[in-house]
Amino acid sequence: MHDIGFAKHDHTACVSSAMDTVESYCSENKVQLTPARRRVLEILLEHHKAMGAYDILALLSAEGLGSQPPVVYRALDFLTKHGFVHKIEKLNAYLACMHPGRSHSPFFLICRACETVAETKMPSDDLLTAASALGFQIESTVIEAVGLCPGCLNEAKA
Amino acid sequence: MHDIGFAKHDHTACVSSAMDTVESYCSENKVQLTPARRRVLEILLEHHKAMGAYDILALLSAEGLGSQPPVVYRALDFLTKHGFVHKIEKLNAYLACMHPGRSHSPFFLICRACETVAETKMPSDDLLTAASALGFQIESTVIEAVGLCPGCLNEAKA
DNA sequence: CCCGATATGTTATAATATATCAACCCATGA
DNA sequence: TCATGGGTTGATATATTATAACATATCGGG
Repeated sequence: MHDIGFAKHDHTACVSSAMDTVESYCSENKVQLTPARRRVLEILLEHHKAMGAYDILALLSAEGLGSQPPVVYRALDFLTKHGFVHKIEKLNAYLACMHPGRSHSPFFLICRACETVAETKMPSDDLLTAASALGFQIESTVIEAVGLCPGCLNEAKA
Repeated sequence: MHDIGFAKHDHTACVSSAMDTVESYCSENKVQLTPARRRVLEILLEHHKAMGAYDILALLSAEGLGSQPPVVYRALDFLTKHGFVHKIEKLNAYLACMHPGRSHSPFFLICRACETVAETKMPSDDLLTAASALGFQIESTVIEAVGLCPGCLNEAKA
């Protein structure tokens, strides 16, 4: 519901619904959502923005959940492997997925002014088609755009 | 001519033709292709693959063109700003552009087996359209795919 | 001649990420 | 029961990528 664009949404509901989805996935797939993993995901969902690994680590550390880089990188590895979190390559930052569970080719819109990152999806399979034409077999994609979000675009015009 | 895919090509000609294009661009636009900048571009063209900044720096350093990180990062900043070199975000590596001068939304195909990176172009303006629909104004894009190139795909099957 | 813009030299440090090895937990099955 | 093996954690160290900051140099135009 709230997966598209820069519109406001019910954030509390969005966090708990995402956590529910992830918990179901984990029990169904027999993988462990351990305290550190769970907390990293919660932090990303609550902040609802792209965060650096060390920003997350600082919060974990304040809560006594570990203070060394491997703690957060392991959690992020787990969460990205299962599609609960995406890495924004352009920012070296991490963002909770807005529709975990469903397989997708996410497309991220990164506002260079307010640093908001919106997740949407590739509107077509053009990349797959183009790659196939060259004999290349795609396993994963990184699709990101940098620019101005609607709000910052208005401010820029004003 | 040789800008698409994983096919072989006349590499000597490709290097000198790219250098010619870049030199013309620089004199026309009154920007300086200084020795370090020129050599970084040559290195990337000659190797014809994505290289880390510190790999390039090691070569520069061996040639007496500077041994500190800012040397190579400044050259790369210049070259990427003018579109002669692209950064491959997924690899934190740099690749000479195969058709400098023309504006384009490059699409990179990264083979996870042989590490070859091919540059092609976005087949459509779907991303622009999708972003516009959300009110987002794109200024630049990062479009990369990781997978298997035709050669490595054959080996994998065999 | 001096000024401002552009580029370089140099030192230091920031920011991001991984390797390695020991220890622990716990479900499974001999 | 208890050995075993997979998955996880703890902890130390280090690798990799990138930038800040400030001094110096070069060069064309006013």
